[in-house]
Amino acid sequence: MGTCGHEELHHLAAEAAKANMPNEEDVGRVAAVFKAVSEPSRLKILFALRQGEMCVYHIVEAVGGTQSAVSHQLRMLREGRMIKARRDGQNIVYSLADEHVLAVLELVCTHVKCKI
Amino acid sequence: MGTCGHEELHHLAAEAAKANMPNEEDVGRVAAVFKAVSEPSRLKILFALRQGEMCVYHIVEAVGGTQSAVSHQLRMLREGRMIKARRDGQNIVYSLADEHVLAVLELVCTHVKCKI
DNA sequence: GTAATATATGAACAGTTATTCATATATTGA
DNA sequence: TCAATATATGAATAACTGTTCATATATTAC
Repeated sequence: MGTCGHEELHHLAAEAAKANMPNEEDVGRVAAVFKAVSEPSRLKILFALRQGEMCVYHIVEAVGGTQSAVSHQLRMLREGRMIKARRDGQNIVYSLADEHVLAVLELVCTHVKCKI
Repeated sequence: MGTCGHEELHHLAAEAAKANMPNEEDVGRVAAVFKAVSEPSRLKILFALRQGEMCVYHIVEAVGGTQSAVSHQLRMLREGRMIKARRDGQNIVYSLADEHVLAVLELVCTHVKCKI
């Protein structure tokens, strides 16, 4: 390593990048959101909840897997604020947290040319 | 588990979810994109490249870490089509792949209230 | 209060992944 | 051709993560 042919240009970009880099905590929070949806099992839950709110039993029906695994996954999605929960009697009813979630899903699906 | 108080409604949603669930391959591809940006080290590279294209040396300068680690990370981002590379003499110059990447970053930053 | 149902959670194990180290490849200049 | 520079990559290891199993909590009906 050393210097490249675009020394001035790239060095300026690198300096600007350092100056504008979000702090470690913010980078970590953004990364956590992406991590929450980076596993197929959790991604399927989000795809499923596009159809409307559901209790855990029906989420399991929609995406497969065991109740325990789905429950763990729901917790991660909830901690990343991708979904929200409300209790309704014996059930906990889950739904997408806000419009950002759908927007991001749609953007990325467009990116990989996946029709949803 | 069994039935919940919203049996009809949730069951319909679950059935629709199964019917509209992308196939395993597409879910995997979307998940792979998210996984690529779910690690702080890789996320920082994307934040850095917002300032313009850079060669590896300057990316290392901007985000820290070793040349080898950054090179491995660049490969993952490239495979996920988040960044693109072109050779320029001895250097490989990297840049964000397309407008989707920035758009997704901005959406998620808004979501977690991180100013970028 | 007790039984039944729905959901959550802690611990452990298996599988995955990020980094490091050493080395390989590719380009340039002499 | 040889040396120097820039970047990439394979293997190994340490850290992390998803799932399973067993169990806990919360709500409802009796």
